[in-house]
Amino acid sequence: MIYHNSILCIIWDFYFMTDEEFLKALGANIAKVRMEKSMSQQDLCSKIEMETSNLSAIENGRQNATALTLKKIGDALGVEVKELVRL
Amino acid sequence: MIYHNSILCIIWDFYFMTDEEFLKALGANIAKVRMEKSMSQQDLCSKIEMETSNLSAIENGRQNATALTLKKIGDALGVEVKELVRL
DNA sequence: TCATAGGTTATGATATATCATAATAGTATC
DNA sequence: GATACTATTATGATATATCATAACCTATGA
Repeated sequence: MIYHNSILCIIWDFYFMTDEEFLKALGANIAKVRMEKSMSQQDLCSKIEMETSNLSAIENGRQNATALTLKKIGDALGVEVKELVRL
Repeated sequence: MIYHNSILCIIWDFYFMTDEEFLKALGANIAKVRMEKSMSQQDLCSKIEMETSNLSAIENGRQNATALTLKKIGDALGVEVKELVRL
């Protein structure tokens, strides 16, 4: 049996992350960008008046951040929101 | 007086959208992508079991969508979330 | 040992996103 | 005019994001 890349692409096009996978990936990416900027959760949270308990839950994929929360995180990290959702 | 592009860039780097501006821009972009796909609000909402009243509020910047809602909208439109937040 | 820093988890309170439904308005077509 | 399509707006109910605070854990270092 022969496998074609085009078939893999079609399969990929029909693959959607589950909600859980999405939130995990989003949180992991936020944590990654934060660490690249050498900031602690407290550093970030103090910049945008956000609770560390909140950020921790978001970075661990236990909480579903709002668009404005993502914007605030992006502002604090000096990146655009699209960098945070580049999963 | 001479204006330099570099100065404009610095000013831009320190410019943050207000929350209202951000939600307006996000909503307008979602509506733009949806129309590019020739989908009505109902088309989109029926795909992801979302209320049109909800989508209308998001597209008009009156509501602060969650990350999962943005993901669902992206799935329904066949684009990644980063396309929706490319403001 | 003790203290500190960084992160996680838990709790109750408050704000708000979403659901579900309905009413309204504009636009186009018959 | 009447009908259908699309979008907006309003309402009450429910789910949940965030706030505020506290306790806990781990690693590090004085």
